[in-house]
Amino acid sequence: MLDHAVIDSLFPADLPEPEHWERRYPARELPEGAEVTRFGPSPTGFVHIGGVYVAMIDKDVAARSGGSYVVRVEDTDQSREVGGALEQFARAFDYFRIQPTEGEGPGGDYGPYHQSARERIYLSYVRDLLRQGRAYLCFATRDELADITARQQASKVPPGYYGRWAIWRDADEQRVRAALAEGLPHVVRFRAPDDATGARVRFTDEIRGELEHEANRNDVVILKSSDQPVRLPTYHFAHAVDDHLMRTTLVIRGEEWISSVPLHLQLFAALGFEVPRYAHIAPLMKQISGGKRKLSKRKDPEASVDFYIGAGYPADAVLYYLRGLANGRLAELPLAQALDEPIRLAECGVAGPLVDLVKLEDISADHIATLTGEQIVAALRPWAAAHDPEIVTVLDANPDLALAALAVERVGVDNPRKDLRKWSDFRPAYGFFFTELFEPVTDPADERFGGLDPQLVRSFLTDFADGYQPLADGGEWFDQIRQLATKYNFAPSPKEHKKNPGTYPGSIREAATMVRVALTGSTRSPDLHAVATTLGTDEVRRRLRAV
RNA sequence: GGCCCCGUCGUCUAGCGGCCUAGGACGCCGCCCUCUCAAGGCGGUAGCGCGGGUUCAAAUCCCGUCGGGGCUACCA
Repeated sequence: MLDHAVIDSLFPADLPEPEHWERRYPARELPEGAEVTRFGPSPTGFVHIGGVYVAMIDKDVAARSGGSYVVRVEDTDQSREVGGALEQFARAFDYFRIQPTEGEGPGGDYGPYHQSARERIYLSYVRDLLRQGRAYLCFATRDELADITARQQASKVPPGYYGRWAIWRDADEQRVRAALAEGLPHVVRFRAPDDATGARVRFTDEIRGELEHEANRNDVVILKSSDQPVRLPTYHFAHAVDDHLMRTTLVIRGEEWISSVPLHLQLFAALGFEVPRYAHIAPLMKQISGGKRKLSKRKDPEASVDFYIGAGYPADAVLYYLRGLANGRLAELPLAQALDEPIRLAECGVAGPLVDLVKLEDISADHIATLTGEQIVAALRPWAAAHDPEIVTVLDANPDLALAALAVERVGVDNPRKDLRKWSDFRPAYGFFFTELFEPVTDPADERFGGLDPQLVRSFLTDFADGYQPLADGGEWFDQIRQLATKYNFAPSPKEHKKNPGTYPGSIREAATMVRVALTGSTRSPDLHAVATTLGTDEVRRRLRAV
């Protein structure tokens, strides 16, 4: 074992002992059953919807138990860091209401809350492990490591740094001193317990119950290379130290970490820490031809929270969908109630669910249908400010029109229209109500008129404009179209038209479509009478005559 | 390759040995309503991955197998 003096010379002289940190971060005084959870985003790219998924569960569990939801930025991989990631986190946290109750922003007694600022803490514990001989210096180069892996593969032996492959595990002191004297870069490796080989470990997962796994026998790296300006730990070591010192009670994280639990258990034991409870969440998946796979940051746009924010899915709808995916019981409940009910880990699914955008849109449409016009505008406006500024201008210039447009077939009816699934649907669905957004149809030969004779189209619409009366009764209003349709020899019903196809230019349906296209620019729209009433007589005539 | 997790309609799921001829929701299809599109109403389509056990009885328990996912980094 390396001499303590040599070990100590590797660390700052004023580096505190672990006891210092133990006193600095004392056990929390929390009510019985309170959970301290934590979410550890790493600023290596955009926020993954899976991150929001886990964070939402973290926050829910902590909040309901009267505990704390900590956000700790896991920035131990400086090389992969991406600029602006933290800002994007903040945006995503705000949008989905998963702001930390403890962390960089709100503060807390267990900070700093980003790992790159915790170097001295990690170092204290690494030195301690080194002194105890539970960790050691490793000078193996990348090439040597690659060579070891290659030989292991060739001889079909499990890959890893262990046993006789662990070339620095039992290196004698002279060799280590010499390497140090030479200034060779090194890492610190954890010395896996000798009795680990062949052993099995059992542990309890809050979601899956009893799990059993092969014990870890690899001497994993816990402190990264000495040639880096800041000596940072690997995820595993940071997890042990941070979750202990932050007094985390429940580690909720993705399923991909299950395989690492045996290692983590060894680390906690070596450091003399009490282990937290674990809950491993099944990953969000994506349907692909022939199966499914984990949602990929690189390949799937819907993996990024910006996809949902950009399209303008209401946060409540997304949250409701996500909660239902995590805990099926909540999917059966009405939205407001589901958002209010606790997520129960024991009820969480163990198989990774597929993210189904169609289902999300259905939920979202149902949700928006329950909103009042004022609520819609209030949510639409901030979305538009960031993603479609022209909408804001239009909304502000025509506040009453906006409300009137949104009231069409939504207010005073049994079943409101569900044509808004996300805020970006507003422009295509309601844009025509506003002259600023409406592009008048001027060509009577426009294909939207369904191939009717252009002469007839123009004449019909002009006639209609001339005699147009803004009648209040829907039936009487529509009779205007009916009468004109009769005059132009349109069949009184689609059925009749079908019976004698050659004798009519079309049926009442085609006649109405002309008016619809002229007024809305589309062959599909809300109730024509309501649209016309909202638009006002002058505007109706103007649009009819534009053709 | 090794180890681990998982496997009920297309999707999310209910189901914890007999209440299952497998229930619900979304989707899809059809019909109704109808001036379009929605919405709504009604009806329909579709599933226990496979093979062995155990048992009077299995979607449910056991074994195997296949399939999907993950880990096996100085990424998290």
